[in-house]
Amino acid sequence: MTSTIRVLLAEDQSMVREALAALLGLEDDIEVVAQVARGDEVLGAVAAHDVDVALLDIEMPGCTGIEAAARVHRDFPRVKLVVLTTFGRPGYLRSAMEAGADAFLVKDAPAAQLAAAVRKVLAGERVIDPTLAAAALAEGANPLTEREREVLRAAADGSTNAELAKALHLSQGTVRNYLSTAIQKLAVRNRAEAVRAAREKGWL
Amino acid sequence: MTSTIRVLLAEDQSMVREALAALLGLEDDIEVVAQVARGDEVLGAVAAHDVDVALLDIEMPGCTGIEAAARVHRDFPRVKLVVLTTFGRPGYLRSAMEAGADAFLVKDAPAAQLAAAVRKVLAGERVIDPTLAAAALAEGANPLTEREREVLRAAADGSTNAELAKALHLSQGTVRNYLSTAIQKLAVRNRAEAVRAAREKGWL
DNA sequence: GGTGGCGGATGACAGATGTCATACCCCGCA
DNA sequence: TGCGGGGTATGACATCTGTCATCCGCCACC
Repeated sequence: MTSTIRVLLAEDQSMVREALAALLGLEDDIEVVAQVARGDEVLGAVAAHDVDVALLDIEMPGCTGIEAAARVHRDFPRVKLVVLTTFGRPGYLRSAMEAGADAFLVKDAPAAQLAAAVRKVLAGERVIDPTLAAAALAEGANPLTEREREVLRAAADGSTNAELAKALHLSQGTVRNYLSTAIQKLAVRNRAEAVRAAREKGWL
Repeated sequence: MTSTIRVLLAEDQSMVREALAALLGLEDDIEVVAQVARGDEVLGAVAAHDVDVALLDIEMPGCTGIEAAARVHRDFPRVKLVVLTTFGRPGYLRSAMEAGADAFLVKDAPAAQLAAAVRKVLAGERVIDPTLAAAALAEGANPLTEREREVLRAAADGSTNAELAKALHLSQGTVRNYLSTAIQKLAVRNRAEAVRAAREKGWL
């Protein structure tokens, strides 16, 4: 290699972020040149630090790592994108790929895969857990419409129909209709199970 | 110091666990002598490795870090216990302290606090985030009875009253009574909010 | 120019959920 | 000995939820 790989690390939990930085710091050919704790700080940091690879956690304040990936992909198409997540949800994998990610890693994979993935994406390879890829393909696309997702998201904290109607500027009946169709599409029996099911698939 | 501090690391996500190990490995006076990924492997590892400090994540398969802490405290009272968690829930802090923990850290604290906490507990100090401690004291004790908690836990996935009754060997009416009292104690308006509220406080 | 999907709405109905009063048993504590 | 709290149960009642049929407007696609 001619020079070190310049990595940006985006992860909201400082302890985990700095620990990952320590881990990557052990590699001779990798240098963590920037760290951010929020999704909406990713683009600026990429612009400021001549980054080769951006390592993005999905669950972050500001915006998700997937949204951040999409923005980086749009503005800096040469930057390679590694998406890292706690939850191996097939829907996440799908959205990450659509956002232009080059690698998708779950945090309970062995640590060695992290540096390996960084090197592979830089070499033009894609890195995806085959099991997860199979699951993402098997499960098919998200059947929920945008409105159904909105209502489900809003219902996730236990709000009543009246509150949902007010918050979303809909009639109570319409709220119930959306929830009802979502419940049917997800093949569950009530809104709580629907929220759970949609979350698990990464469809929320 | 006469010798290095021998640390056990318990955390289920390999990547995070090994990253934390790398982080601690940078300290001259600290040595990670064992790593486990499950709560129920903690006690055995402590027995096998002459551990000075056990660093325990709360959310783990097998058993929680808090339960593991209680067991270690019972069988190896000289081992210092640092509880590490993603969620700064006051109820968690309370239970961790009751289980005999010497330190309570949240993962979004700066990484430097980790090694610092390890050294402090070994020196006999206790390490607790003052904000969290205040919150834990302000909130008071868990008002839910054991049965109410059981029912709430079981209701968390969206099960219906009939299913809860069957699963817990109760009548449907009793299930509804427990949920009703829980809802009142938590000052919320339905089971979903009750689950959410109890979770947030660390009471579930 | 018709068809179908999505967003939005209404009304009716059945079933689930939340509340309340009441009752019984058991246990610990005064 | 009595009282209170927890665990369990029942029945009645009001409200909330989920389903279904039906309707309207808009837009895309054949």
